Amino acid sequence: MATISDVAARAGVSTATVSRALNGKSTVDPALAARVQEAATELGYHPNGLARNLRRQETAVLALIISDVENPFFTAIARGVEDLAQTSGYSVVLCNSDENMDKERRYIDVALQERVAGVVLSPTGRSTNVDRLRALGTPVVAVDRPLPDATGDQVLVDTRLAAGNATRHLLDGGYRRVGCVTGPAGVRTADDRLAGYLDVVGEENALYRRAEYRAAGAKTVTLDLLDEAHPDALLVANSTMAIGVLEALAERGLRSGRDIGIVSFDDAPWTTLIDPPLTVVAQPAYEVGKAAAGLLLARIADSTREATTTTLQAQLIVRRSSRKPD
Amino acid sequence: MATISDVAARAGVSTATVSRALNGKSTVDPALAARVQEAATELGYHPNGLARNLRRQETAVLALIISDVENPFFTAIARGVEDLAQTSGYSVVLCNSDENMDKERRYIDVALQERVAGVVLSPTGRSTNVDRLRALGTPVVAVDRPLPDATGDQVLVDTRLAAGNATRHLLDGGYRRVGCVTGPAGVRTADDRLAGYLDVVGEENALYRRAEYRAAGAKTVTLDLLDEAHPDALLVANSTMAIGVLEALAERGLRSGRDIGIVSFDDAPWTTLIDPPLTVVAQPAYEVGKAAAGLLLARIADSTREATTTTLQAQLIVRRSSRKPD
DNA sequence: TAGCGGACGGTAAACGATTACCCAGGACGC
DNA sequence: GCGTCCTGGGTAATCGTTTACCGTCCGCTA
Repeated sequence: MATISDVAARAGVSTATVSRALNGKSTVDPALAARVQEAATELGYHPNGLARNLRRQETAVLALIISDVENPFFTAIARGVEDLAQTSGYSVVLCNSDENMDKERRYIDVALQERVAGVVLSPTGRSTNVDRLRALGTPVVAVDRPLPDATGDQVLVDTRLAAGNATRHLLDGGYRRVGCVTGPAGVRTADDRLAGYLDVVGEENALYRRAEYRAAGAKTVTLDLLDEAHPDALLVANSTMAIGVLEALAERGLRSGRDIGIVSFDDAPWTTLIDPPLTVVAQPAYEVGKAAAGLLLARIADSTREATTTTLQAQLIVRRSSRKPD
Repeated sequence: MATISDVAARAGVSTATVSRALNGKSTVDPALAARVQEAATELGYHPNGLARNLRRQETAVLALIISDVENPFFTAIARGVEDLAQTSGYSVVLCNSDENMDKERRYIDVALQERVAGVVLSPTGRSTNVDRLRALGTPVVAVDRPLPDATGDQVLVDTRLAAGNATRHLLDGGYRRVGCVTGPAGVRTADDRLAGYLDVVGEENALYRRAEYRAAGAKTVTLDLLDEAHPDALLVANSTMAIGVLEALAERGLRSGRDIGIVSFDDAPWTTLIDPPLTVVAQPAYEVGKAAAGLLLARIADSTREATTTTLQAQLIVRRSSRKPD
C-alpha cells in the first residue's frame, strides 16, 4: 500500500510538503499541490489513519456500546448518534455487549486501545467498567441507564414515571389486578419500570415476574404469572418481552383488551398490526441518541464542562389493548 | 495516559522487556515479569493500540458495513459475524450505510484508513466502492448481495428461487392474481425477488410495484396496486415492507388469507402474533453472518485462496396468511 | 581452563504520518 | 545597498509500540 514517501518521491517533493498539500494546512504553491494531488491519485494513496492518529493523538471515531443490537430501541439510538456524529465528521462504530459484563469490558478495552475520541454506552449491570474509561480521561456518555455513581453525562428517559402513568392508565380503565413483567434484577431500566409500577399499585398488591429481556423468557414467566396470580392487566417492560407475553396470552386463549389489559414499553412498528393494537409507552430513542452524541461532542471539545443529565419523557400511546370493549 | 516507557521506568527495565513481559512472546525472568505486571497495573497501563497496530501492520478489527441497522435481517447477520469473530479474537465494528452510496464510501474510507483486518459488506447499488478495498488488498466478503463483477468471496441466499417457490405456493393455494411488492430497482435482492416472482407468473401476468425498503413506501404502493390491479395475493420482499402492506390491507378492509394471500420475506418475531399469522420466507441470516466471517478470516489468513461463493437456501414457512379458510 | 551455546535483556530501528524548526530567497523600506 | 520580514518547503523529531540485533553472563563440556 502506497505511503506518503511514495507520493513524495513520485511528486519530487518532501513528505512534509505532501502532508501539507493533502491536508491544506499551510500554504503550498498551487502547481506543487497539483503535482502532489496527481501523484497521490495515481498511486491510489490512502493515508494511514493509524500513523496519523498516533501522531495527532486523536481519532475521529466514536464508539457506541449497546446491550442488544436486535432491540429496535437501541438501533434507533444508534441512528440518532450516527446522524449527529456525521454532521461533525465523526464516524460511529457500534459494539454489541449483549447485556454481558465481559463483552462490555472487552469492547471498552478495544475502545481504549484504539483511542476512540469518545464512548456512548448503555451500561450493563453495576458496571465498574466505566471507571476504566474515566480513569484514563476518555469522554463517556451513558444512555438509557444511569451510571452507578450517577456522575458524568447521561441521557435518560423518565421510565419510572412513565411506568407509573401506564399502570394508572390501566387502573383507570377498570382493570383491578394489574401485574407486571419486567427484566432482570440489576438492569436499571427493568428495576425502574417495576418501581414505577409499584409506586402506583403499592407493594401489597404487587403481581410481577422477572425474566431476561427476551421473548422466550417473558413467555414462560407470563404463563406462570397468569396461572398463579390471575392478573387482569399487565405492564410489560419492553417490546421484545411483549412478543413473549402475547404468545402466552394466545396460549391461554386470552384476548388483550377484553380479557386482559396490556401496555408495553417501546412503540415497535408491528404494535399497530396486531388485533387489538397494542397500547405502548413510546420512548424517544432517536432523540436519546442525538442528545447523547451532542453531549459527547461537547465534552470532547471541552473536557472541563460540567456533567449534565438529560432526562427525556416517554409518551403513552393508548390503543385498544388497554381498553375494555364498550 | 501511561505509556510503555512509564511502565519500564517504574519497573526499572527497558521498554523491550515490558513489551515482552506483557505479550508473553519471548522468555522473561518470572520475577522481572511480575515486577512489570505490577508496575503496569499500578499505572493503569493500557497499550496504545494505534502504535501497536502501526508497528505490527495489522489490527484485530473487522468492519461490518450493512445497509440498514434497523432491519432485523441485518442485525441477525451482525450477530453471526460477531459470534464467529469473537472466537478468533477479532472485534467487530458495525457501520450503517443506510443504502446510501456516499455513506458507504465514507465508511469504506474509514475502514481503509484505520487499516481494519477485513470487511464484511452488503454492497449498495452497483458499488464500485468495493474496488477501492480490493485494489489496496483489504480482504472483503460480500453478503446478501453479489458484487457487481461477481468475483471475490460472497455469501448469498438463493432468494430468486425462494421467491419463485413462494409465488408457486400462492398459486397452488388457489390464488389467481398474484402480485408483488418489492424494493427499488438496482438493489439486487429486490430485483432477484421480483425475478423469481416473474419466473413463475410470467411477464404477461406481472402485477407489481416497487418502493423503498420501508414501511411507508410499501403502504403507498400497495394501496395503489390494490386499487389498480386487484391482486388476490401478494409476495412482499421484506418484513419492513410487510408492515406497510398489512397496514394497507387494513385500510382497505381486506383480511389476509381469506381475501388476499400474503407471503413475506423474513421471519420477523411478530409474524406469528398477527391474525392470521404471516407466511414467510425465512432467510438464514445468522448463518449468513457466520459464514461470511468464516470466509473473511480464512482469507485474512491466506490471501491466495480461491474466491468462493456460498449460497444458502431460504425456507418457506407456511402459516395462515397464505391459505384460504376451508 | 578455554571454548561454546543458550537465555535474558538492553539498544535502537522501524511503522507512517504530522509538525516544530530552520533556511533560502524574494520583496520591501530606509 | 543593506537589513528585515515573509513565504514556501526541506530536515528531522515525534507519537508508542514491536522486534531485529547484539552483548553479557552463566553453565556445560572437552
